[in-house]
Amino acid sequence: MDTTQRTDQQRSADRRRRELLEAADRVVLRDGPQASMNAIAAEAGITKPILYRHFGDKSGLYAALAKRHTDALLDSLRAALDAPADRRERVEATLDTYLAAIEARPQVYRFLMHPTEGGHTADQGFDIGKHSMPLLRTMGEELATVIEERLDLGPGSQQLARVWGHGIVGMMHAAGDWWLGERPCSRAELVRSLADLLWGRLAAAGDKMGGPGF
Amino acid sequence: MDTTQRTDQQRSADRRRRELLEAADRVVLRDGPQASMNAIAAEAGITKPILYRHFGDKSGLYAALAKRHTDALLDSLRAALDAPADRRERVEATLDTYLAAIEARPQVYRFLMHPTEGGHTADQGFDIGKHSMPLLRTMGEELATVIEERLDLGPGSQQLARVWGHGIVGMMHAAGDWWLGERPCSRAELVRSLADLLWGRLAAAGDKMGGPGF
DNA sequence: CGTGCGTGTTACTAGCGGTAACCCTAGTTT
DNA sequence: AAACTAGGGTTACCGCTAGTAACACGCACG
Repeated sequence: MDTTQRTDQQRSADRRRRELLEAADRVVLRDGPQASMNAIAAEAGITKPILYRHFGDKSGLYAALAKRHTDALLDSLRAALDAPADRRERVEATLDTYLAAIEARPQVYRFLMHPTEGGHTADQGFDIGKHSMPLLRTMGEELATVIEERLDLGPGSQQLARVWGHGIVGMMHAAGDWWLGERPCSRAELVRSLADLLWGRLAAAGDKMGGPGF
Repeated sequence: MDTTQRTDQQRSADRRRRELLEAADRVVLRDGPQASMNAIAAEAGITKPILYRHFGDKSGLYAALAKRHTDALLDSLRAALDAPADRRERVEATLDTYLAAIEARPQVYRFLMHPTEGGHTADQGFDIGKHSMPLLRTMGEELATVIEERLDLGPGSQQLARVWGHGIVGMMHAAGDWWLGERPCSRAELVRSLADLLWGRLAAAGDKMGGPGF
């Protein structure tokens, strides 16, 4: 009953698991988020049931697969957030890091953001948004803690930081999604525009006509 | 060839169509976005093929069904955006309108936002984000035009307005999604926090320790 | 020798979106 | 009146998906 000892079988299983994840990665990179379990199993050179033995469930595979990219992206974002520069530069670097990531691997990004929601089984939870888009949630919480740690927001700072964390991440996400589809401008311009928005240019802008404006 | 004349058959077909949409509405309200064509047909008291005769396709039904709620929501948002008040109040009213809508009918909201992406057919387009989340896109464009019409943003105002439109809508969406799942505060607090974010409180906040801060 | 145990397969279930083929009734034409 | 046509409707199917039960091989250990 020595739980700490790693047997050969365990190590072999871990290696197998990694191989399967890499195969899944390739398929997702090729087919996008609709990658089927059949296709992944075929790419790995095996059949479905062993996939299910390793990951239990499609969402299990999804979770394991997502964790890799999510962790990598979060590390990059943390690095950008911790760079030795003033706040504006940090915000711009963070935005640029995220946008560069989704630009480099749109299929993976799409897989992480729109995980097809399971669907047919009886798990139709009414708990809205519970297991959807874990990456967005994670990034939101992460950003919230950074904001709360670093900024002096007065009373209610914790609530405020969380709202802002999720709000900013959502802004980044939606703008990135739209930008990736239409490519209306360069990445740098997008970053500047979003930073300007966060810097209150919306409130500071003048009205165009006589009325009070938007 | 009098195209304007509505025959009895046409009117009957339109009525039928409306009945089907109402049935679909009920099912979506009950089952969320996983509502199957079978379930909708059963609710309407008929079978699948006639559903397909009317809407061609699941995404056709989705589009028709979404248009109703989307139009209704967009009307509310436009009204909030056009209210006779200063800019801050309008922004808060718009945020509150959206949040009240998703709070009132989370299932419908979920259906509009996460339309299950089709999936199995060979339309696996690499055009990322093309047919996903039409409501978010529409709201983004709508807000962009309002911003561009009303605000004086100097050179490049059109690009800036579009980026902001999509960014703000995404912020609203993500924050709303998170809030709906966790309910960490009242709607009014959420609205105030988001408006504060848009008003540049992020840039204006002081650092907590010696460093340059976030 | 046999007895597990891990690894793999085949073959299946249940349900999905979508469709082809038929059926039946009402109205029109000859 | 008899025949023919036009829609609305159904049954029965296809191909696909996620997920699983049951069976088959290989290899260590008593």
